[in-house]
Amino acid sequence: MSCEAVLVETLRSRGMRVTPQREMVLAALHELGGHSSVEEIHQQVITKSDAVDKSTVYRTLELLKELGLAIETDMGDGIQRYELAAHRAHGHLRCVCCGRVAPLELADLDALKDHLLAAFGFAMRDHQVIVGFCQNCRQAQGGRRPAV
Amino acid sequence: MSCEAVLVETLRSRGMRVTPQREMVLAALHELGGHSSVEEIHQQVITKSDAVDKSTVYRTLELLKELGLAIETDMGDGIQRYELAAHRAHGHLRCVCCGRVAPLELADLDALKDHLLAAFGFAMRDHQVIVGFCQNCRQAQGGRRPAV
DNA sequence: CTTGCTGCAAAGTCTTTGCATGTAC
DNA sequence: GTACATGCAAAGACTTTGCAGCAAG
Repeated sequence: MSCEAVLVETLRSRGMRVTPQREMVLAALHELGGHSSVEEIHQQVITKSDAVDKSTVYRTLELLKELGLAIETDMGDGIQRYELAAHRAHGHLRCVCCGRVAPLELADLDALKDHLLAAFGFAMRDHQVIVGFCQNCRQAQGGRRPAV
Repeated sequence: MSCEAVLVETLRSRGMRVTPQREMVLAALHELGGHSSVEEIHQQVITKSDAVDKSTVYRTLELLKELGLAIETDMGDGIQRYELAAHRAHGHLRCVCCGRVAPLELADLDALKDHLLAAFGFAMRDHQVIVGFCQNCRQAQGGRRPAV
């Protein structure tokens, strides 16, 4: 079942309304691929219908989060980013130097996840963000490392 | 050498001034222990001198960060938190349910760190924040897991 | 005394909220 | 037709900036 169909069913089953704005926000998450900011999502939506307000995007993202269709992730730069729950099964590598975010296979996090659960009973989220310096930035700046 | 002495030397060597405000912000970081918000640091400072402005705290924290004396960490809740660089050698476990943050030994992160460096050339920060559900919240809410 | 730092106030950014209008059902 | 959702505008939270006076060196 497609995301759109899930959205329609979920909304209907709760007595909520299926509006073009809600469908467009969901579509924007699809088209943008992953971890998009509210600003980016809004820009994407208004390419289709320029009257959609940013507050509606905020409200819709909050709704999609509650319905379990979207996931909110803070990459550590203070900007909330959203992606489809269907994209959930991966982590992120964020470079504090260039800001780029690369996807990370869950398998790469499994050992840590198992360890934290066994040692502390702590259930790590799947879409964990790992922060550090990417290969490019490490090479470009040599020994210099900003204190972040 | 104490943190205060490092601050004084570092400032002097750069031709910057040693002011009571700067010393008080550093002292507040000491007293608060770890990962404190700007609000908490400001409150701590004004217990000693109530005329210190929050903008000065912001500017001073930015300065301490540049000097390498303090570390800024976003725990994923949108609020920047600061701690002394001397406290740096640990990670954090943050529970998205109750918001509590527990320290995490670096040893627990070593395997992942080595793996990311070997596999992707990615240098993970020492004070990585791991997000998930703590033992208490997992037990309290059973199977229910908010989509975060 | 000179220059950098501070307090104050104002502005900026991102997000949330109140309310009348519009629209899905 | 009846609620719920939207657009607009205003307010809120957090942070940054401009500037005149103050104070460290």
